[in-house]
Amino acid sequence: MPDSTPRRYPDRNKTSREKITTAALTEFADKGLAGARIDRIATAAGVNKAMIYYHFSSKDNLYEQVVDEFVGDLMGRISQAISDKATVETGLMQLDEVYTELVTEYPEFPRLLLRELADPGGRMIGRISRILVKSGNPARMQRLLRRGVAGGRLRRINVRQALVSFLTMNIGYFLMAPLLDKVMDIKDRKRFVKERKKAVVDLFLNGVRAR
Amino acid sequence: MPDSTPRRYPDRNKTSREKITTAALTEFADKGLAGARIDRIATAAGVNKAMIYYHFSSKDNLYEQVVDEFVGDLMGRISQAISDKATVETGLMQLDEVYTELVTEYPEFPRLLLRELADPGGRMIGRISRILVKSGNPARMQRLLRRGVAGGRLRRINVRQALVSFLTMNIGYFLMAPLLDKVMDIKDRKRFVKERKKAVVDLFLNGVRAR
Amino acid sequence: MPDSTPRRYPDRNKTSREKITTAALTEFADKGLAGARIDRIATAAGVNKAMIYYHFSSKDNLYEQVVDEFVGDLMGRISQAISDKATVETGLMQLDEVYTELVTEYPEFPRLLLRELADPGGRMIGRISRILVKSGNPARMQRLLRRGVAGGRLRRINVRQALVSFLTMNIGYFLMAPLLDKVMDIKDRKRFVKERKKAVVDLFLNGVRAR
Amino acid sequence: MPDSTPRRYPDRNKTSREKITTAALTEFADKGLAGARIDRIATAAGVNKAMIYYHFSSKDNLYEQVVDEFVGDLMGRISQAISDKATVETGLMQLDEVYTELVTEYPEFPRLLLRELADPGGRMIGRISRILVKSGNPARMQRLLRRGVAGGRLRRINVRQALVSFLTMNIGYFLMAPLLDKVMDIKDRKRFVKERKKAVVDLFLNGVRAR
DNA sequence: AATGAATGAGAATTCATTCAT
DNA sequence: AATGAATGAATTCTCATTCAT
Repeated sequence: MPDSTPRRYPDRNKTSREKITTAALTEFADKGLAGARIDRIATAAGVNKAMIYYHFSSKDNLYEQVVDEFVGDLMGRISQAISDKATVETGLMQLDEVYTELVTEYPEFPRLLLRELADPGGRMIGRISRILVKSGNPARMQRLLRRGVAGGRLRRINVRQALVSFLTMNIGYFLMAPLLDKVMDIKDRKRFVKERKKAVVDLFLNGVRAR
Repeated sequence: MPDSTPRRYPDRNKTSREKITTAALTEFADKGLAGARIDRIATAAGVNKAMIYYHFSSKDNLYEQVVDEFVGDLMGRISQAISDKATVETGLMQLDEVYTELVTEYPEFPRLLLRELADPGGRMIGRISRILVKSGNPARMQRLLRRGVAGGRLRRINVRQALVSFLTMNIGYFLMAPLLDKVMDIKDRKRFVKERKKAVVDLFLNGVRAR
Repeated sequence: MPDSTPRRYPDRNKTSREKITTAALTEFADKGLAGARIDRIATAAGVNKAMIYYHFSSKDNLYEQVVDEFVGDLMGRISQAISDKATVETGLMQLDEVYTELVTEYPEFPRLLLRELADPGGRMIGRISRILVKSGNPARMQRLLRRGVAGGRLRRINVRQALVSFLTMNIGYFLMAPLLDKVMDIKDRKRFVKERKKAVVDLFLNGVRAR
Repeated sequence: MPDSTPRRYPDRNKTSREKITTAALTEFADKGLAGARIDRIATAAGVNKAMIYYHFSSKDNLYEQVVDEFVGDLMGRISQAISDKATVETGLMQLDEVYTELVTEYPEFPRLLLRELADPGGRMIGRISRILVKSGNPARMQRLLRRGVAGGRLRRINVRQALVSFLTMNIGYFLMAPLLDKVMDIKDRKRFVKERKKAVVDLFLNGVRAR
C-alpha cells in the first residue's frame, strides 16, 4: 500500500492520489473529520471509493496525511518569509503579510485549524507548533522585541504577551471572521482585510514604542 | 414533548433533562455535533438513550437546545458586565475581566465556539452575534472610542479595526491557547492569563492614545 | 450492551439472543468463522442485523460466545457421564456411549471441532481440553488402565498410547466419516455407528487384555 | 492461461507459479479457503497479485489446483508404499510408517484435511477417497484381514470396523493432536509419535488376533 | 511474464431513531 | 418518566478481480 508516495505538483494531469488529497482537504475543512464522508470525497475526486483505501488505508490516516502535507506546505512558506536582518517594523509587516496571504490563498487552513484547536486529541497543533518553533521565527521576533526594549526604543513591555497579542490580532481575525463580521457589521471583508495589516502593525507599534 | 422545561445549572438533585443537558454540552464541546454520540451522552448522563429523544426529539435539536441555553446564560453575563458610564479604560478593563472569567468558568465555550466558527452552516454564530449586538456593547465601545478620537485623547485610528484588535487579543488567546502555549513556550497558563489582562489593555491603550 | 446475559432453555418463545445463538451455531458449523455471514445469521434468526451487534458487539465475539456456550453445555454432559466406580469395561462402554450420543444429538460439534483443530489461533481447543481435564475423566481412565496392568489383567501396555487409541477410534470416526464412508464404502452409516460401539470396545479390550 | 505447467517441490530457482503454489498451500492450510487472502498469498510468494490471476484465474481455482497437486503427490507416495505380498503385520507396519512420514513431512496435510472434512461442499474428500480406492490399498487390507479370519489366525471380527479403527488410530491422532496433547498431557510429541507406531500396531494385532 | 492502479460488489459495523412495555 | 430491545439507513472497510502498460 503506497501510503507516503512522493507527490508531483502540476495541477493538471493529477494522479488519483492527488485528486483524493485535494478533495479530502475540502471535505475535511468543510465538515471536520467526524463529519467527512469517504463517499463524498471519492465522488468529488472522481475515483472509486476503494481507491482511497488503496492509497490511505483508513479515514483517520487519510486525514492525517492530508493535513500533514497541507500544513507542511504552508509552514514552509511561513518559514521562508522572514529575513533575519529585519527591523521590528519590517519584520512585523512581513509576518502580517504572510498570514494574510496564506489565509487568502488557502482558505481551508483557518477552518482546519479551528477544528483542531477544539480537539483535545488533535495532533495538527503539535505539528504546527513544532514546525513554527523550528523555523525560529517566534524566537527571532522575541529577540527583536527584547533588543528594542533594551535599546530603549520600546517600552518595558512583557515581550511574550506582546507577541501573543500580535499573533492573535493577526490570525485571530481570520479565525473569528464569521462572528466578528456580524458583530462589527463588517460588510466588505476584502477591504477590511486590506486595511487591517496597517491597522494592526500601527496599533502594535504605537502600543509598544517608547514615548 | 416538553422541550423547554426549567433549568438550573447547580449539580445536586438534577432532573434527567438537566443531566442530559450537562452531559451533552461536554460531549458536543469534546467531539462536535458530527462526532458526538447519543449513546455516550446517555451513558454519561446516566439515563436511557430513549430518554434523550423523549426530551429533545433529535440530535440536532438537542444540540440547538443545549447550545442555546448555554450561550444565553453566557451572554446574559456579558451584557450586564459593562456599565454605560464607563470610561474607555474602565470599560476595556471590565470587558477583559468578563471574557477571562467566562472562559475560565465555562471551558466548553471556546471549544463550542471554535467548532461553530469552522462550520459554515452553524447557527450559533448568528445567535451570539445577535445577542451581542442587542446588548449594545460593541456599539457602546465604538462610541467610546470615537469620542476619544474626537476629543483628541486618542489618535486618529480606525475605530472598527481597533475594536476588532481588542477583541481578538482577548478571545483570540483563549481560542488559540493550545497552539500558542506550545509555540510561545508558555508553561504556567494561569499566570499568563492573569498577566494578560493588564498587558492587553496596556498595549491597546498605548496603541490608541494620542501622544 | 448485554454481552453475557443468562439464557433460558425452552425452545419456543425464544428471545432474540437465543435465536441468534442458534442460527449462528449452524452458520459457523457450516462455513467456519471466516466463511460465516452476519447477514445470513440475521436472516436465519429472523432478526435485524444490528441486533447481533447489540447483543454480541462483533462477529468474533459472537463466535466466541456461541462456541463457549455450546462447548460448555456439551462438556457438562460428558463430565457427568462416567461414574467413578466403573470397571474398565463399563467405563469404556459409557464413554463410547456418550460420544456417540453427543455427536448424534449435536452434529455441529464435530464440524466446529474440525475447524478449530485446523486453526492455530483457536481457543476452543484449549477450553475443551481444560474442561475435560478438570472433569477428571482422562485421569480416571488412566488410573483404571494402570490398575489393570498392575493387577495383571491387562498386558504391559503404554497406558497413554492406549487411551489415545481409544479416543481416536471413537471420535476419529465421527470426524473422518465423510472420508471413511467413501473409502470403506460404508452405505448405512447409522447401522455402522451402532455396530461401532461394540466393535471398538471389543477391539480395545482384546488389544489390551492379558492372555 | 497456462494452468498446469510443470512443478517441482524443491525450493531453489522456483518459477513464480511455484512460488505461488507454495505460498497458497500455507495460506490455505492456515486459514482455509474462505479465510485465505489473495493479497497475503501474493506477498508471501513475492509476486504481484495479478500474477496469481494470470496463472490461476480465480481464488477457487487456485485452491483446487494447489490442493490437487498436493494431494496427488501425497497419495502417490501412499500408493507405492504397500506391496501386495505383505502379511497383515508388515502391511500394517508399512501403512503406519507411511502415514507418520507424510504427516511429518507435509504438516499442511492434516490441516487441509480437517477443513475439508468440515466442509460439506468440499471436493478434496471425494478426490482423496477416489485415489485411495483406486490405489487398491483399502481393498487389499480388507482382503488381508478377511483371509486372516478365514484362516483362523484372527478372531471373527467385523473387518470393516477393524480397518476403520486402524485408520482412525493412525490418522486420528495427527488430526486431533492439538487437543489430545493437552488432554493427555503429552509434552514430547516427537517421542510420542515414535512410540505410537508400535503401540498402534501392537494394540490392533492383539485386538484382532485369535487367542 | 509482470506490475501498480483501479473497480464493483459485498461485508462488517455504526448510529440516530423508534417501539413496546 | 423511563427502559431494553429493535430497526433502517448509512458508513467504513474489504476483497476478489480486472485493466493498462
